[in-house]
Amino acid sequence: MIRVTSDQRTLTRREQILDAAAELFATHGFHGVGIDDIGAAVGISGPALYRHFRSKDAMLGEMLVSISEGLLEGGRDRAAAAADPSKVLSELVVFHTNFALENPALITVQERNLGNLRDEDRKRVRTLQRRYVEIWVDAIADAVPGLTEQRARSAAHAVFGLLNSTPHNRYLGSDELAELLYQLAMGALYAAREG
Amino acid sequence: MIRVTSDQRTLTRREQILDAAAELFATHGFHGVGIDDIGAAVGISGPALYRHFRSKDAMLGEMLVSISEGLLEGGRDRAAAAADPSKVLSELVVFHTNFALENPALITVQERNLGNLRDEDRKRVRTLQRRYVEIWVDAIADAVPGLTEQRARSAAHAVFGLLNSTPHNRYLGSDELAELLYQLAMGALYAAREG
DNA sequence: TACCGATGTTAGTATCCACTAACCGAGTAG
DNA sequence: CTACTCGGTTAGTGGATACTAACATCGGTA
Repeated sequence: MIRVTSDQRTLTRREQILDAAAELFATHGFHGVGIDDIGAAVGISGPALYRHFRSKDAMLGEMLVSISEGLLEGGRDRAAAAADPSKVLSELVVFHTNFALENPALITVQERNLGNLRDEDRKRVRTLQRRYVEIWVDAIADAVPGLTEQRARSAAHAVFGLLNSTPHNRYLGSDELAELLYQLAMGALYAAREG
Repeated sequence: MIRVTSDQRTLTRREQILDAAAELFATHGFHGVGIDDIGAAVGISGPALYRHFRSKDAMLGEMLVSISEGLLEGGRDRAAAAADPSKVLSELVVFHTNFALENPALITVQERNLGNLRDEDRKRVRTLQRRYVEIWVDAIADAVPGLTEQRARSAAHAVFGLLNSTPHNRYLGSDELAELLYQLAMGALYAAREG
């Protein structure tokens, strides 16, 4: 069968399922969600899901691979487009912040359920994540003088933790929160300077 | 109580079990770990665990309640002991950083497996967590001028995310990482000022 | 010595759950 | 009209797994 991108109906169904599954995985964990739960969330029976995915594992795999690809691609684009080092860094912060604000469930799933992936998928995701981190490490090292690579890497992970707090951060409006997170992240990163 | 600081005396069986379970829950998730796995990790059979805990749920419950109590108690002590507002905040950062560095598995379990608790335990943990957050919110509001309470609360959660990145942060030695996290956290918090 | 509580063991049970089997209706192409 | 595909259904199966039952060992104490 030929995959046509404009095959709206099929893609929509798959997306519905992945969205619902992401939401459920985020709140109950991978093993805490049954096939029937996911089906019910999109108005079909559990076994009907197997018309769209080979297995429950495959759903999680597709979900996490596509998040990781999205982050890597977005990060790459911003890093390439920005003019100077400090601009690169601030673009990355803005990009990641928006991603986390728009996809809190995906962020949660990626943080919690990496361990539930099949080996093959996990390897794939890890590779993508590593490359995304590298973009950040380079950006931080370029923008913040006097940091070893190790410190830059640790700082990157710490800032991910900061920005990925969005699922637990429901006290401000989206715009205000985005602004605040930007300030916090940039403040943190430039405070790493005098190491 | 779970081993929160390295502790010379031999652990009781209950403590051994909780430690092992925390480690396993952190890496595989609550539902991803079997009774037999936990038993094997301390050298006994699965069912033998029921001589020490009423259920698997009870293990998780005890684990999370005691973490939350430890954090609350520690936070309270530091806040009470410190002289001025900025000292309170920096003491809290140091305390939380050390806790996260010494108990990465517990941090992970608390972040990921709150949803697997029985209602009663979850309520308990949530209450304790809320009170801990309040200590931070007050400290931030006192130390950093010009922040609304909401912004202070969001900043607190963001800094928790930053400090709780320790499980994914294995690139520096403990002392260096503690130092870096301190800088990042304080840099972030004081950058929230000009909001 | 006799007992007993604490802490193990193995075997078994009941339940849950991912996945398969078998079937069905609707749309569509020839 | 036929035949085929697509996406759905319900019923069932096999394996995993939390927990229980029944029994064993052993150190301390009456």
